Amino acid sequence: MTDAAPRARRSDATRAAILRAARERFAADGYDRATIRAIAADARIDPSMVMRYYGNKEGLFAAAAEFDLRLPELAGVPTGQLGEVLVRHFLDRWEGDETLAALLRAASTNPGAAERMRGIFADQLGAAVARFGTDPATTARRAGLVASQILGLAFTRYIVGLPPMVDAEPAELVAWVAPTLQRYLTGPVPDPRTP
Amino acid sequence: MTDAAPRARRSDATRAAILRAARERFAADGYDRATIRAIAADARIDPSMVMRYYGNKEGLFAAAAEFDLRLPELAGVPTGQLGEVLVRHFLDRWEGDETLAALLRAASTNPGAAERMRGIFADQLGAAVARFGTDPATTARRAGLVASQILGLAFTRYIVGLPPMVDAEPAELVAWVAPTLQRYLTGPVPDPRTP
DNA sequence: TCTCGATGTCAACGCTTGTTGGCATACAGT
DNA sequence: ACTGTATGCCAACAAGCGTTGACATCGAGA
Repeated sequence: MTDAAPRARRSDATRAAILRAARERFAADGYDRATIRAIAADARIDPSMVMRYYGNKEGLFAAAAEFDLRLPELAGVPTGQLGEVLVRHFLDRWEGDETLAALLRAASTNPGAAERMRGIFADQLGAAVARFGTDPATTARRAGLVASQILGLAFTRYIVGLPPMVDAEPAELVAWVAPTLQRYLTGPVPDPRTP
Repeated sequence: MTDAAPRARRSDATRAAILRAARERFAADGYDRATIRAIAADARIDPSMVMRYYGNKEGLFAAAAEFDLRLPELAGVPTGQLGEVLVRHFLDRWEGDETLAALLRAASTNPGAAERMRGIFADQLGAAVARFGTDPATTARRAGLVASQILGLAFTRYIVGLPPMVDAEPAELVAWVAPTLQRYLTGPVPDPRTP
């Protein structure tokens, strides 16, 4: 099932340029507004090349939004620092790679992108949370809550650009948000009073 | 500067139908994918009517995304229950009115919508937080953090549809998230260690 | 050197979009 | 009853989109 031809192709540079431009455009404009023509112009090639190499716009997005959270091995982290390690990791990951911003923007309107986002945060984050060992019955919910705070942080800071969230130093955000994730991960399950 | 003609027009029903259809479409599809033609079809009128009454697509969105958070008066809430009251209020508000979903979807790709979202959460939420009385120097940041968790909750539950967040009962979410908002609002300012 | 596939360019297609102007009809004020 | 305005529909426009196919050019293997 793996690629049969790992041989280097002469067009690899072009493919990479397309992918880089695609990530930039998708991150800046979202799925619909990022046009193939604009991406091709950024990559200084003809729009038809995009079609040849990636089939269609969906295929291009799928290739551009391939993403690995690269979550650290949580099993090795002191239990009390889980929250801090996680926020810091996500902030770093987010600043350095616009793929996640592209995915986030696109997931709002494109069902396929939303599906992929669900996969990433359910599989990768869920697995990481499960591996460090909480009650299996609650891991999914705990991972979901962590995702909600992480994605909310990203959404307000990188997408909407809420001034107080944009201005904040990363260290400040870590200090504020780490205890939240810490409680979502290791805190006791609260009892939902239903008045 | 107010409307000079508060007299009821014969076309008010049409205007309302357009607005209702617009909110639905914008909420479901986002700004770009929600076409004027589709909105007009839902409202069972001609696309040109939309233009006549709202000028252009941006004007229509501006009218459809007019939104008041209707935040309760936080000054009257026991300090210890601020978080709980806020989460519950937002969940209610969100389920009952798709305007916020429309705004959230659109804010990801449309600069005008993002601007409006900034306004709503900076002005309305910021003012409410300020009015219940914390240190003025930190209110903006506290409001921003609250917005990050609230919007993250909405994004994962209503937009992306993360299974553990969609399945959760509202009471359960309140129980989990309330302490977070409580700390963002009334907790001490943490010191950002910068190693 | 010849050949053939890979790479790239060009022009065009069919379609959808927001937007516009003209024309019919219905209603309100006189 | 008449007139002017508000309301509504229809047809069309220009622009932009994703996508396609034909044609040039390059580069490696025989």
